[in-house]
Amino acid sequence: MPRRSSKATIAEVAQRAGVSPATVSRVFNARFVGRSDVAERVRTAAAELAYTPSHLARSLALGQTEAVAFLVPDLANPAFQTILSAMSKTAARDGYRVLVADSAESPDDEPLLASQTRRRCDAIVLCAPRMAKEKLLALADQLRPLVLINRPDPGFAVPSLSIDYRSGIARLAEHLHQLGHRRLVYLGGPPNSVSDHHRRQGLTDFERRHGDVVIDRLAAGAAIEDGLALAGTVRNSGATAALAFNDLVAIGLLNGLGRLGLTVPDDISVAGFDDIPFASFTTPPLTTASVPHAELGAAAWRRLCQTLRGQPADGDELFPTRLELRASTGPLPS
Amino acid sequence: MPRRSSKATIAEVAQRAGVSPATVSRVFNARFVGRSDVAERVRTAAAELAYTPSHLARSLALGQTEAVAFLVPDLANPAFQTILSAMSKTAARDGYRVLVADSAESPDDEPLLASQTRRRCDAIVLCAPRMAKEKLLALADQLRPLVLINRPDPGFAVPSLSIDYRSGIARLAEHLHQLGHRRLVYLGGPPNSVSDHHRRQGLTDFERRHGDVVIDRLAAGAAIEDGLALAGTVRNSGATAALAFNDLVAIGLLNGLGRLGLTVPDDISVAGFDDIPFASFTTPPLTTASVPHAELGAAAWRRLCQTLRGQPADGDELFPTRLELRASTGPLPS
DNA sequence: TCAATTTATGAAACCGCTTTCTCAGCCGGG
DNA sequence: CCCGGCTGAGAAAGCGGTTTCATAAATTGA
Repeated sequence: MPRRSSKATIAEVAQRAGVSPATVSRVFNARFVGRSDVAERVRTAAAELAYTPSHLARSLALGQTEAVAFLVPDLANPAFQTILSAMSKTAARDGYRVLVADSAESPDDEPLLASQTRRRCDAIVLCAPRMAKEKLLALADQLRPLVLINRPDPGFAVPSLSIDYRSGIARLAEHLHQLGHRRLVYLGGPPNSVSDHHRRQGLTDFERRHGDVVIDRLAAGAAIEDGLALAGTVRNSGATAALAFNDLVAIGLLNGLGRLGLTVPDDISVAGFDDIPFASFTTPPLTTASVPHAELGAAAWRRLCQTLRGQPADGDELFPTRLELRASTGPLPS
Repeated sequence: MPRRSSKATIAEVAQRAGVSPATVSRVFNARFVGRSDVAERVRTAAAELAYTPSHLARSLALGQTEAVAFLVPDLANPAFQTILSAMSKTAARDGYRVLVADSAESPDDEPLLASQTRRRCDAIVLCAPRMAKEKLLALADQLRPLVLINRPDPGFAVPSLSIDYRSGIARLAEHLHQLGHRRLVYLGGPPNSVSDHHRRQGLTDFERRHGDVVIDRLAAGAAIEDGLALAGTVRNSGATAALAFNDLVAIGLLNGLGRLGLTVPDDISVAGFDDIPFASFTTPPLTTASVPHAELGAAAWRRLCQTLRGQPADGDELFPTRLELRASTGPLPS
């Protein structure tokens, strides 16, 4: 009887079955072509020893771990959770697992965190909206295979998946404009956020089309508290409608305004961005630009998978958003 | 010039520095005690070759991967997200990464998914509220080191971390009782859920203390839709207050009741469970039992870490909940 | 000054699996 | 009947590190 405590190795199975380790390996990897009684003997021996191949050793020999990493700035954000969830499920179908890393919104730690995490797996999906471009460029090579989220930039020879924030927010603004709003306020995202920059570009596009509109830009952030904190400022801004960086900020704002005694949308309209699962359950339900996060997660895995298999990877992809008109936006207060 | 494409190995660094691989290994692991110029030569050579030790090879030699797994029934649930987030951050501080696996609420797939995932890392945290006890028992041994969440059961010689759902829901019921409610309805969780069972026990405890109370038990589920779907049933039940399996169900119910024209808490009180981040931002803000998910996540890592280091692991832990009284519960309608 | 230690470094085994290469043994054909 | 071509299975060389053990050099003490 072999030592009970430790796991059985391929050599032990081989010995017990009276064959070589090579044969055991072949049986377990469906590369075995010999007599079927030999295969049966191997399987029996393996079962008796409760043998499980060491994934680690296998990975080393094969040169691949069957795991990929996903680095996000904040795992607490439902948007990233949806991406993660979809990516994890899709990858699991191909036998891959995903390793998560949360940079806790601190761009300075991201390079180290990313490269450390990347070393343990075959590829990485990087969502680093605030990392400086030059740092990202320097990193890109050592991280490859790599897929970037929301960093559409021809400077990197890296497939990227991005949300069309620019036109999405412009369409939200158009919607407000049609409702009669002329004074808007934008609650911006975290400093240096690339995706915030895209939204601001969208707002500028919108302004160019409508000379009669004024948009106030505020610095908020990405969390509920950021929206909550700015409720007073928004009220005093004179704007009749607010566009938030994302749904979290919008939800915070919605609550803050409520606490100030304002009614949405009668006193002021509020729109978010992302369409997180809760957006339809706020009071009033939140008008927002719906982002296909699950599709994004699945697409991220597809890209990685192509690269890992040596297939030519699809190019950059820009995901459109869908306007989700709900009750938090309404006609201009009379 | 060595082949550019592939990564440098320890042997190449050794050759370039004119030392043996053993020395390079020692330098990189701070076990080096020799002349400092030798160490410097090694570091220079490594830098020139952009050498990064293969985590895989290191893991194989060391017998540990510095990764742990986390298996959840549904990654889309904010409660699990918070646990994951906390666990991931805590583990990262010790250089560990976490591997996620989502069983998509299908208990049948869990054993396979768990053991496959477990093989790739050093330990696993299992949250499988619906897996049959005998299956779990059979699994436990091959999964060890293992920490169970919400499966406090002396049958397993496995550390477990659990939420005190039983007394938590009883206290919520007490709260409603004090407000004058005598007819309650409970929107139960998924079938065979252990944590649902605990909640039901808590309700029974409560009933025993108060002969004047009637509690209707409904089968709901764990998601927003489940609460939403039952709004009509709840209204027709004649109950003046509803206790939901969790906040998601409560939020769904809140919305469903609103659509039916009922006002919470004037017409009916609603309480949730978990205190997910959104619970304080619903309308009205949700009364709930606050669960320390982040602490739970951190504690899970601590347990694993102790076991991995061979220290005696702390025993089972039962996390108390904190009553979070908000505006969704109010006095009995007059 | 020389033996006894201590110290810095390298050779080699090992972690557990995959895979190439090699070689018996068996087949049929001439 | 003998030989070349197949075939099934094993030996061994990796994968890229770590670590034990041995050894040559340096240090110490008498």
